[in-house]
Amino acid sequence: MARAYDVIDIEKKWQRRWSDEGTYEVDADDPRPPWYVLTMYPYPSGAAHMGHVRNYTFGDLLVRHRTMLGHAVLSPFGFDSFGLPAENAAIKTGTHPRIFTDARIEELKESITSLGAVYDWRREVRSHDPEYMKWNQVIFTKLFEAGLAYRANAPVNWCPGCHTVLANEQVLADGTCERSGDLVIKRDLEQWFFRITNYADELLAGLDDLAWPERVKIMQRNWIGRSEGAEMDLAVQGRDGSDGREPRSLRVFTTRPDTSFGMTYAVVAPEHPLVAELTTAEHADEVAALQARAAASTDIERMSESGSASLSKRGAFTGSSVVNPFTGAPVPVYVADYVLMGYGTGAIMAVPAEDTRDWDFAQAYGLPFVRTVQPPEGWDETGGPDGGPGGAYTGTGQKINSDWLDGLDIPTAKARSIEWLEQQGIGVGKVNYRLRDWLVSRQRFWGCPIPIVYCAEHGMVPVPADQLPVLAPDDVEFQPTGESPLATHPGFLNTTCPTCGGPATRETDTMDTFVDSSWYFLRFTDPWTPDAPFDKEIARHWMPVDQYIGGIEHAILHLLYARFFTKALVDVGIAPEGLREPFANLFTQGMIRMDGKKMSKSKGNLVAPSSYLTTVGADALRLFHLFVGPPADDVDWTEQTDSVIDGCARYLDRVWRLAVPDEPRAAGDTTNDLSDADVAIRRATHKLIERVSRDYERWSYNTAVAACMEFVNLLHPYARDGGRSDVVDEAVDTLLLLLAPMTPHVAAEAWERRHGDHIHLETWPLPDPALLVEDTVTMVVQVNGKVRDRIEVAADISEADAERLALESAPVVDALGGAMPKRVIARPPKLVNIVV
RNA sequence: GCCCGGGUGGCGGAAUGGCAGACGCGGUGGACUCAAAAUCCACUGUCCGAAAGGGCGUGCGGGUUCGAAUCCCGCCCCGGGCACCA
Repeated sequence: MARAYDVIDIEKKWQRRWSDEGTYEVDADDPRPPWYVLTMYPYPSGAAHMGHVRNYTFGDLLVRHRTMLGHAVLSPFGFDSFGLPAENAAIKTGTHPRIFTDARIEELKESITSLGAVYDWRREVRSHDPEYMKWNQVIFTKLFEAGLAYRANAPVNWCPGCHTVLANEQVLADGTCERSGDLVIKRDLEQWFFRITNYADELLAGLDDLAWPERVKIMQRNWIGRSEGAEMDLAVQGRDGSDGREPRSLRVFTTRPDTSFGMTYAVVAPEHPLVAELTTAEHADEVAALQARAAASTDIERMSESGSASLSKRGAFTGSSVVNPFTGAPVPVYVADYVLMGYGTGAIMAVPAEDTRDWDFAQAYGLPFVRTVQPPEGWDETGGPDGGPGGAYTGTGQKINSDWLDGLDIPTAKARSIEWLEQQGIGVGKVNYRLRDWLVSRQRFWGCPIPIVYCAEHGMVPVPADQLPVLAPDDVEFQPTGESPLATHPGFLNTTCPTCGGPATRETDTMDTFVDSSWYFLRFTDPWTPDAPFDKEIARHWMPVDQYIGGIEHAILHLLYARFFTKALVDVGIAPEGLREPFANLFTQGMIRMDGKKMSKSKGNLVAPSSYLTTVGADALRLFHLFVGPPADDVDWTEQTDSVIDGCARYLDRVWRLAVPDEPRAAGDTTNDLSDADVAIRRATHKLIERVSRDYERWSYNTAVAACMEFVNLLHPYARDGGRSDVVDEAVDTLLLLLAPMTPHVAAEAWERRHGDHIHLETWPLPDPALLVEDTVTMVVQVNGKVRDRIEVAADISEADAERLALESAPVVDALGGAMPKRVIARPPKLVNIVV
């Protein structure tokens, strides 16, 4: 498409200038108020894709807008450069991941720059930079010393495709790996964990005050999964110590201690340590079979067998009983795989009448139930298979069949039963979380080594700070074995103990790459301090991030870890006191979809931005992303998209021709008073400032663009047909200023041609309030809610005058047909509604 | 199953209690041109009508209101998240 100006040259020119002049470099001693905008740093996968374009367009717009509003805007960029793709490429091609990664970084940097996105590149961070790794390891050491990093043997998620363990957060709901899609299996392994559960309550409570999208907060709340209840001991019958054997009891967790009188059996998880002791000889085979099956099955298999149909295979009676402390009656103990060892105590009291899972199980095994909450009228006692209300009743109601709890409501009964348990010394009020500690070990090469040494004498010894970073050697065997590639390298593995100098071995696991991304935003504030990850006072100056931008896919993983890290780093003295949350505002933009699927390399449906950058240019592509719809919504890339992008380019051409006419506009007479037509343009100009400014604040860029288009539609005929040059100049200059954050190159070039200086150093325009006040308004006149007439009226028309004008209107008289108005609703000056 | 979003022309979308469809894409017609491109102008929800004009219309059904795309209740469909968490 032929263009009105030389798009490519102009874009290159300005990109060079912003970089050469350091236009967007700021320091902490800048007198302007600080504002920190950050777009999630990317994994360097090569040239930018459309998702990046969208992301960085929003971020860049904010940087430029806030700068024009008079802030010192911190806008850093970096690369999340550790990770599996580089290592997989190394396995395939033999190229070292560092070489592979550095090349991808250069490509991505180049394409981000050609978008016109501006950053303070002096602050660039790369996760695999030895300097960054050093501080990563220092942080690990501090967390270890504070007891927040620990090593434990635990059943963990193992991805056979990635040859490494995964955190719970990285396993999808269907039991597959979020990265490779392989079915994740359980393994018992010694692994490193971060004690994120210490912060469970704070992570939950802190959400309330964050200006984050509600659904992200809800996802985090669900993930943390707080539930309040009680733990209590159930004495095992026959094991009270009277026969000389040690007394035994089963500890259970429940959220409904108020239903204790309704416990008719108890269940332990197949992996529960007490199973062997509880199981009598005659039930041993059955229990063993169930345990074997549970151990062999994946979570998927367990779930696929859920439902009442397969319940009969899912449990086994142990032959033992425990005593319900509330009634004193013994109840049978079952082993069943619907109880999970990993949650609560791995054992439950079963109350079929008030829990649907217990109900289903009780039905399958012929176990009785006792209601302790009065169900509503019409509740089917047995809960037939034909549906309808019945079976377990989990709603509110009065306590029944519960002795001293009878007549109480559920919350009161809960509190009373917890009090009672505590008085009796057999239980305690307890809060449980779904959240587990963060498993950070990875058996991979391309990550930050965990800086720990194992000494026969001194155990786990952190590598001293002056010996950091621990770097992986380059000459390692990449082929995955299930062990870290570092473990097969004797030169790395064998070392000496920092404490005693004796022979020792190194930890060979590397850290989850989410560790790198959990504090990079802090590093950005001060990547230069030699003796700390960042200077506390400088971090205090910029933090928290005023606006964080990224994809919804990080709602749990990255955003939860980063919140945890921020709190933990404050607590170990690295981050400034008082900082509790890293990201004050979060915006999650929609993804780009094609043929109903997310546009991505792995789906093979990528549309390369480069083909647009070298044709219509960055400004047109940026304008498209801003215009196509609300930023939070997904974008569907269709056959029509190219036409829309062309439309955006066409619009920029129109702006260019208005701003930089081929032939200079006639000077025009600017001495007379302004005509109505002149004033109308001036009003529209100032109205535009107001609209665009408001739309920027509320992330409504699509309507901001629409307003600018509308304005050009209005201005164009005025300018062409001899409009006053002073009025046109004001209009055009204003338009360029408002476009400057969206389409920076064309705005900068046009401005320079008109004024000789730099538009992005100008201040954001303010509307003249006098011009925002309209003298006349179109008043709508309705009869019974139907529009019958539109009348131009004075903006300050009185209610009586509005009513009178409305009733005199010919179409209204027609519509009334002589009928007497029953009621007239006047909302001057906008509307009058006549009701008959 | 539970919890969030969402459903408006041929398409992307606008309007958050007061003119439904701004703006753009696509389409139709016209001007300019030898012609094309570019540019400019007009029209473009649907039905009835030659027109003027009028009826209908925001997933479906009810309700509140002078007035509902917008608020409330019930349902249908689409997308996302969670899912034996006791």
